[in-house]
Amino acid sequence: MNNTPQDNNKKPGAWSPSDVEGPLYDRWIKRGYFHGDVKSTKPSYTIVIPPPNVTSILHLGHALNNTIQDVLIRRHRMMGFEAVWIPGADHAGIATQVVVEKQIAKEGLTRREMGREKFIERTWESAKKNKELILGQLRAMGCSCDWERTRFTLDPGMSHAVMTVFKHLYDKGWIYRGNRIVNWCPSCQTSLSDDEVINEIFNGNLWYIRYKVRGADEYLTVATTRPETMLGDTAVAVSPKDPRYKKYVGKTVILPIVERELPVIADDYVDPEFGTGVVKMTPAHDPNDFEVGKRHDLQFINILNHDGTLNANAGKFKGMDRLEARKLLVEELERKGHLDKVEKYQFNAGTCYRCDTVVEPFLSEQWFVKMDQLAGPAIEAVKSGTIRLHPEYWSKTYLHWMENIRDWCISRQLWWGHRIPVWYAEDGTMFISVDRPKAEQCPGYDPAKLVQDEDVLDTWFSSWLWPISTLGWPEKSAELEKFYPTKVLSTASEIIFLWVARMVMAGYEFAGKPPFSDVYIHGTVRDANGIKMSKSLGNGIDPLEIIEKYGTDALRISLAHATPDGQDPWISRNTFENGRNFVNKLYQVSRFVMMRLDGRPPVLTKPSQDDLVIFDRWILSRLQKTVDTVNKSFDQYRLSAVSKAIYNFVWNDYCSWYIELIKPDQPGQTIREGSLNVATYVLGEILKLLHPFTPFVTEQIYLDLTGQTIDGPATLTYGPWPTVDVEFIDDDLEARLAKIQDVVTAVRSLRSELNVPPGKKSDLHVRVSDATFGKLLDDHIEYFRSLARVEKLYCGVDIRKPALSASVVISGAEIFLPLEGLIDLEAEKKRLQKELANLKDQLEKISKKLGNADFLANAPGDVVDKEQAKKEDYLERIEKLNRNLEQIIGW
RNA sequence: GGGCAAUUAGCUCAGCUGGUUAGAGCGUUCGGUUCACAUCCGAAAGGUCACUGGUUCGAGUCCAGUAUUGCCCACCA
Repeated sequence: MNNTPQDNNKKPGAWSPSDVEGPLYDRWIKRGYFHGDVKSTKPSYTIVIPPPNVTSILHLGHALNNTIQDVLIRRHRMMGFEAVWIPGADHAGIATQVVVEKQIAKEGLTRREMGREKFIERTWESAKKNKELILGQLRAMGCSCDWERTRFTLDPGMSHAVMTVFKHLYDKGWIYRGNRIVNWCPSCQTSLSDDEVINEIFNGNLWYIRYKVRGADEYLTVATTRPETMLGDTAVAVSPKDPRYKKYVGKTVILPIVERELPVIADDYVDPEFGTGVVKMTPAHDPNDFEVGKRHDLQFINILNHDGTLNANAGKFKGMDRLEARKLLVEELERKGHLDKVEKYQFNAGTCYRCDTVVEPFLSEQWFVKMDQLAGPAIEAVKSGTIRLHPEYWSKTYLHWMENIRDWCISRQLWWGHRIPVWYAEDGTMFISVDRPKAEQCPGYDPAKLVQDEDVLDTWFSSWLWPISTLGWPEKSAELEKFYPTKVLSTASEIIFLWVARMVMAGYEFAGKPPFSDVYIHGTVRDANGIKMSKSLGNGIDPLEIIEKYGTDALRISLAHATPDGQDPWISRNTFENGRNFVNKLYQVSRFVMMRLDGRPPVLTKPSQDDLVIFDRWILSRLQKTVDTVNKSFDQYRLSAVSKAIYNFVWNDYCSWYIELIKPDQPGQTIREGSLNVATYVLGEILKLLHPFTPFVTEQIYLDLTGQTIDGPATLTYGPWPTVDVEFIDDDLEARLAKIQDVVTAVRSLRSELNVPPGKKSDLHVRVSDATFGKLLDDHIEYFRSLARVEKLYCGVDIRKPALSASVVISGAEIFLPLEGLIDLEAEKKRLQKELANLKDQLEKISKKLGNADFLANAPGDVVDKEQAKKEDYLERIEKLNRNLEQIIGW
């Protein structure tokens, strides 16, 4: 397809994106438009992309997020900023490892059979492949990323930053190793941080088990949701305030089946009101019991293997899966009479955020980061407004988490990720070092014999450095100097804790500055039924499918349009029709303008105030207001308000009214030159306003309009971004034009209701209550003649109602259409009566209001005046309606 | 158990600091071969703004409570 202007005269047809997008994007890249110059004197505007996981390709949620970022970046590039959008991808530790393990499982392999080195090699292959696919998708979405700055979280530079941070925090005493209860995923076989565990509600049982008191014929009954953990019990606990059990404290009970003797202890942790008031203590498999265990110096018996099967401590249950063991254990308890009762019970349990397996509390040696001091500046930043979240209410969520922050378990028993930079000598001596320690760093030890920690770091331990590490930290790079802090971070709410909050802490701690000033939180994409789109449910939509079918611009503007600020958008395939239609509309109107220009060079500069008719002034005034709304909404990060303002301006004000008004009545007539210039100028401004949302179609139109080819220098990339010109704002004029619109609309409505054939023109009689209104109509009839299908216009204050005419009353005028033979009298009567009833309703309401002394006394004067004027208008219209109605009845 | 959000037309949503005859898009109905566009044009129908109180001259808009839905946080076995 060819979009040159010469072609537009003859060629019908819609906007066809697929032929144009690729070449345009290549051109942008070739010309280096998206590359940020570190030496630029322009102020910088930086966004770092939330690096997508290399587990799979991008979905609609990414498309939304990346559209938002690209819109912000492109707009600021147009505004004269050195705008840099840093792209990249995340190695996504667990997630990627899980995916690859599944892949090799299909080949009948496990990662352990494969070996660490081979497995990592395999994972790299997969990661690289997906990374390229992802970056390709970003290009297809038109993202104006600075590709020369593409980063991956496992790049050497990124890794160096991670190691540096580990050492920094260790030296500060904020990283420590501890033997604690952590969340263990038996499927991924690794520890998880608290934030990687999703709480879910389960329907299960509460088993009541009787523990015999030693040396007495009495039992203490405990309740548990996880009976198999009794194999690790080392005490039972009661409340010290509970009179029922006071006498047992200090005695022992016999653990059924295992026959272990357990002390009865008293601890405030126990709530006497709940269950039986007796709690079994499993210090190695429950965080609370762990604390109690430490207080009472209990034994810690670990009964689980890494894969969730029971270990030797479980005796005859050894080797069984925990759930299988549970079943057998309960059967045996019942058989032997230890089971008191079973109740249905709803309980919470944590599940792994990557594989959904129920996690087990598991006692193990892990690395932790102390968070409380890191949190300090991050709390202050949001409280003081240094960092602002949009919508603002997310601040509460952020602060609540931050103020109750817990230490962060950062070690993972995985292979895919940054290996922990700790080396051990044979005697257990530890060396923490960014790289493998050299001889001088481990005096007395042979560096070659040092063994590195087997574990890797939490994937978020590299992500939290993203805004600084992508810019070269820990080096004092020119990039860091120029582009840090970044401006805005755009993301969904799911990762406020996992990522956003931690980036803020890292920014302050390692770079001494907040990583960004604004956080834009958008909703989660849901399908037409409100179900979150996900790969596993198969209700996702592939952005590339939409791009192919509707075009990239349609994808982007539709997403922007459909996404309520802060709320979850519900999106289905036909959501995108809206955007496709709009893009086509823009394309069509530009074709019209170019056709009328007929090869003349377009005037894209601001029109002078001379030689403008009322409609020209009107569209210019409307443009200013649109620009104002757009800029203000952008400042408030209300992107859907932005897209709606532009959409309405383009479709309604510009296409439906302005272009139609200036269109000549007869074929072959030319458009008044002043108006054509205004139309062209406004089109140019529209292209700029839309360019961030729909970069392809706008750029193509701009090339066509300016008569340039794709090899030419013309581009919208650098704006300039439209600003408000108050000189053109004219409320009074807009009000006058609204009156013409009222007349046109009233006539159209009347004709439609009376089923007047659209082709049939009619005379128009307008009795105005004010001569200036009449003059306004008289002066501009040539502009709206075809819109209202007017043959001859008769208007004035003393116009008589033609016989056999239909009438409609609007503010300040009565409109008559002489339509002999076309009017159904009964229908017309009904119509007028309905309108009359409606007006009388309004009148009654407003009369009541104006009759209220309190209203008159308290309401501001202008409000009262306005209401008064309204009342008079109603009265006048009612009177006219009555007259017209009487006349009809008189027929 | 706490917190946050939402509740406006059949559907998805606007409605900012209280004063419009409560709006848009989609869908529906009616009518259109207007020389940019049927991916279009014109018109219409459709809402006791979840409920109950309160503040106010005036509430979709502010306050309190209730209900429903969704999300987040939390160690009750």
